Amino acid sequence: MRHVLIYGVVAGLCVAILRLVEYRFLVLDHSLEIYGGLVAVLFASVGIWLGLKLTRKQVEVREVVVEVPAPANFVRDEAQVAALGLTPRELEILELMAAGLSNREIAERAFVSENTVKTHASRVLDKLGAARRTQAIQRAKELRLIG
Amino acid sequence: MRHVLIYGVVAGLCVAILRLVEYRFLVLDHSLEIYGGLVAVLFASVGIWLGLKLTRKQVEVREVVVEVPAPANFVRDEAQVAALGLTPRELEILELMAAGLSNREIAERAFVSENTVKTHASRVLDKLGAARRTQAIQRAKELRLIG
DNA sequence: CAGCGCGTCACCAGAAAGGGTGATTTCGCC
DNA sequence: GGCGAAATCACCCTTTCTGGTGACGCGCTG
Repeated sequence: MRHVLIYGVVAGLCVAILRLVEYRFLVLDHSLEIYGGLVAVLFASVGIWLGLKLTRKQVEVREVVVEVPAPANFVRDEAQVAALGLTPRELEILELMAAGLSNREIAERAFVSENTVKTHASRVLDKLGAARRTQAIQRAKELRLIG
Repeated sequence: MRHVLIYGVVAGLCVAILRLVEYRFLVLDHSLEIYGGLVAVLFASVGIWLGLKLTRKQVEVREVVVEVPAPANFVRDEAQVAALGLTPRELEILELMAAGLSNREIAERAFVSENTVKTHASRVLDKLGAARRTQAIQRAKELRLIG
């Protein structure tokens, strides 16, 4: 997936560079085309900046949601986490499960497919020795995996 | 699925490049401008996509530790219970749900049929405005209905 | 007594969750 | 460069859960 990004950027840059270099040997009345290239680069920059700007807003939204009247000072028992072999992603899904979200809702928040959530959830249940998600939540709180 | 995306993007870039190269040998000022615009849009799109893609995983929940007084011993908020119109039996089933039991298991402990448990559970979900068991548990703890 | 709240139980359809398997990609490590 | 862990996604099948409807008995109360 990252290759696509690289290819896209490289291809775009090559085109821009080629155009700029080639047109330097041509007459100046092609300056319009150069402007086109410049515009392209400019828009690419604006696009990236825009993308960053937009996602930063999402982060801000997440901060607002932080209103958990949960236990005061919760500290995760990392030893337990390691002992159970829970991965960061699995812990993340576990927390969302405990928040009462459905697999579909978790999928939306975690930016993955519902099937992926099922897979993670399944592993969590397995590692916690639970048969249902309610049981997993109960055990997770007992073991201080979540707050 | 992913291949389609990759092919689509690559193909699009190729076409764009070919077109640009082709029209380089023509002297169509206006079309050059058009393609310049297209390139601009393309790059803007790629930029946005790139920005979103790269920063996507930064959308993490920032846990701002809120100072909350001691959790102390649990005392049921009877006012809430009354306000929600929860019956004693429903509270009982709610606690067993929170313990991670299935309807069948709850039925055994409460000495009633599974269908009865379903009915109680259904009313609990309704009164708590929850769509799922896990959500009901979450809300019940928030509202101090259960410990 | 009639009505009401509560608890009990049943049936059914659809949604959600869980179990199992296999596959791909990415990353770090040797 | 191969290898394993982690993450991703898909498909199929079973179990559990949820929603809606209906019904019955019991005890309390107007």
